[in-house]
Amino acid sequence: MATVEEPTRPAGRIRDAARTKAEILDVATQEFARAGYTGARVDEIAARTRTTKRMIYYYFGGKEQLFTAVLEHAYSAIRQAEQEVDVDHLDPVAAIRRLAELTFDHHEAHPDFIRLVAIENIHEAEHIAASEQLGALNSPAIEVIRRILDAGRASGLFTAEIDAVDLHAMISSFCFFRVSNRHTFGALFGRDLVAAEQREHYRTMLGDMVIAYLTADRTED
Amino acid sequence: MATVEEPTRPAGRIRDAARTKAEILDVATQEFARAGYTGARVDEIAARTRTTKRMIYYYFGGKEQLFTAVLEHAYSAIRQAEQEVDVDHLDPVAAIRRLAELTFDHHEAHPDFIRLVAIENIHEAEHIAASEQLGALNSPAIEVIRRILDAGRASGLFTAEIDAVDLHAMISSFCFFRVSNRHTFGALFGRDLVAAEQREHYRTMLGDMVIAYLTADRTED
DNA sequence: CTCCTAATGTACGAACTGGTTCGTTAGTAA
DNA sequence: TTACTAACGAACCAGTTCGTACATTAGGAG
Repeated sequence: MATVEEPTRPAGRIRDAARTKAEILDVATQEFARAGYTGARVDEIAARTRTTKRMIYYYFGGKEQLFTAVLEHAYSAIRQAEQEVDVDHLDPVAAIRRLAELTFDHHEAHPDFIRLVAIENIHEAEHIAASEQLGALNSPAIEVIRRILDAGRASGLFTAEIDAVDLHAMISSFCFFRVSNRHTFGALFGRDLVAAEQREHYRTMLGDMVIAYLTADRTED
Repeated sequence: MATVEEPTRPAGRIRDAARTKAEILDVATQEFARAGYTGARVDEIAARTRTTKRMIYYYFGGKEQLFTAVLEHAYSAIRQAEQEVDVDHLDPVAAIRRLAELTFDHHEAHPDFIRLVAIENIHEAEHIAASEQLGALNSPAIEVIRRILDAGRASGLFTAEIDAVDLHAMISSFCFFRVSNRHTFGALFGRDLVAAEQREHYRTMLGDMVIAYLTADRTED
């Protein structure tokens, strides 16, 4: 979602296939996130580009494939961020809290990505299903969680029997909801879940919640 | 979302204003949930109705107001369900768990409602803002949570300082995400969050999570 | 320098879409 | 019975939307 920067050669800016393609993808990301798949207009995307609608069809084939490319690009960005997560030097409790915070921060920093995912769910993930790229590779975050979970259970700190994918769902759901549903939640309950002054409050709350669940005293069960 | 049943007088089924209006609302709910606001077609709604497009404009004014009416109707249904919640006879821990389960069940039982809310968030809750009906009355669930929370803290069982609206957000986020993001989550992680055989697992997990958070040992802080 | 192709731009059209115009009829009050 | 209005339907319209046919040119290979 970062805006594509100026080409290296400012004068000879015609005939730069890579650049044209990247610019279309960038503008399309904004437009799809803004208006949804059906609401997005191919003409509008073209107009906000330095090139024409013809190029969208030349490079991507059509609206459908363009949206798939947008999703592939957006997901590859989050995967890259996840791969740079380094929590191996922390104890399990601190590591989980750190991971939850990173997830929290990433959702807050990329509302457009959240919107794209929400939109793709409205369309029942049909574009992800159509993408060869997205079906294959799964999230690095899962592997990280798995390692922390193993360490936490080995040391006896974690009592919960949750697996990595479910814990990821638990963490993501709160982070995702806070961003995706801020408008209806705000309108109905009068509370802005993404207000800057509430940020630390919710960030802490998420960590507390996850740690409480993982370390809860289960002797009484 | 329930399909409108046949009129009381099967023969004289012409000229029934209430029935026509209800049928439009019912079909519109399905169509908006299926395709999103922009994706929904007024012609399609009309075609699946026993009346014509003219009547949609006659009764509702336009596509925008029709969607607002759909939201009003959908929200009024969930409010009604919330009002029938009776947990006053339970101890705080059991009451919170029961409430979480009811929220869980309601989300699972009404995927169309979840989709409508997700769609309305894409449109930044502009239709809720435009509705006089929806802005005013707030959720009965909040009051119920507030009472349980007070009782739990009075008895010393609950140590968390969370308020009712935030606890509602915590519970809703998990329930909402599980339904709203099942498609992308399933496609990316190979796990169906709404699979029938996993239902009890997630229902229990939610309750455990909330109770663990509320009753966590905080002496070490 | 010439030629060839990837890259690009212009203009257009067929189908669709929200909304409206005009006219008709069922039911009811007097 | 009559007259009046709420309820209804068919056809239409103006603006839009995705996609394409056709024409053009930059820039590297030879």
